[in-house]
Amino acid sequence: MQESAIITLKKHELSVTDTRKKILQFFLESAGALTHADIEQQMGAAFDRVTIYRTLQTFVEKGIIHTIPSADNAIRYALCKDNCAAGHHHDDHVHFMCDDCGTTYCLDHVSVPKIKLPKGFTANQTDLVVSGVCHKCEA
Amino acid sequence: MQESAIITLKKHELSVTDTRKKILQFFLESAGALTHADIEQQMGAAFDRVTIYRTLQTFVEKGIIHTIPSADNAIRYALCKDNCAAGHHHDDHVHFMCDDCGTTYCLDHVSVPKIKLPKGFTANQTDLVVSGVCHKCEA
DNA sequence: ACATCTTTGCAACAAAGTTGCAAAGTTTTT
DNA sequence: AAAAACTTTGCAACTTTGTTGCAAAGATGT
Ligand SMILES: [Mn+2]
Ligand SMILES: [Mn+2]
Ligand SMILES: [Zn+2]
Ligand SMILES: [Zn+2]
Repeated sequence: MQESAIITLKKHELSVTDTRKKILQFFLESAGALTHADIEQQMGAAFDRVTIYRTLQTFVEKGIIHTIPSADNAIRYALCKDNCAAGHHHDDHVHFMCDDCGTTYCLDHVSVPKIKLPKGFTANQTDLVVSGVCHKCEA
Repeated sequence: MQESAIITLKKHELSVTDTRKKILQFFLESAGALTHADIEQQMGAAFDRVTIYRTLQTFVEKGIIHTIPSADNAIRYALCKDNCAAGHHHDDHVHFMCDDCGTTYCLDHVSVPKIKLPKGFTANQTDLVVSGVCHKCEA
């Protein structure tokens, strides 16, 4: 069933193409966040690498997915659950990366605390990523 | 004066080479964090790209610098001010990236709050990066 | 000054990301 | 339902970023 993917695409004013349906579907079926490489592997040679780059970029712009920063040069992407729209994300939840299995979770119910910054600094966005061991990997 | 760089290298049990002195010196003179590219540009053709990769890696391992995650595929590195040692970093401060001038600051006096995770999740490390406008760029 | 151990630069590669453009596909209009 | 208008895709060519092995150069301790 890919109805849901089609509806999401239309809601965000995107034309419905095979690539977009399949990639969005893959996000819907995945537990955690995905890297570009994850998608490239999963899709095999079905789509060109360039198309995947462009699709992810479009999805981020339209507010369908959001990025999760990392220190390993592999940006992760995850579905926005809030009502994010083009140019206006508000995914202010904590992210968790498991050191064991590598899964990156959106902890939708754990919100990012307000940070008191030094004088002169104004916050615009806050990213909070915790790493450790996830519920599936605990001994 | 590069005394300070030499002392730091020795303290961390690294042999004192020209590359290491110059790169460490560059960190000491910089206000904010640096990317690999920043260093490569600054140093011109003085050092091989590979050497810079290896030097940064060594510095991280030895606890001289720490990484700052980002969602733009450009890891930033900054000096550890705490007494970090080989394999044991404890830089639990907030980082700030200015959307305007691009500078990344270590807010050494703003510490990362403890996050309450869902059952089964165990935290190991927490990265908190705020972006917005810095004190130098405010209107 | 010598022997030993470490670091560097080079070359050759692999992986990741970008851009322009024509062909194929989607949407809107007639 | 066809045609026109517009958008997306794949390809090719390229740039940038990151990795590895190895011999030459450099650092350290005696
Ligand atoms: Mn998320
Ligand atoms: Mn820092
Ligand atoms: Zn896990
Ligand atoms: Zn600034």
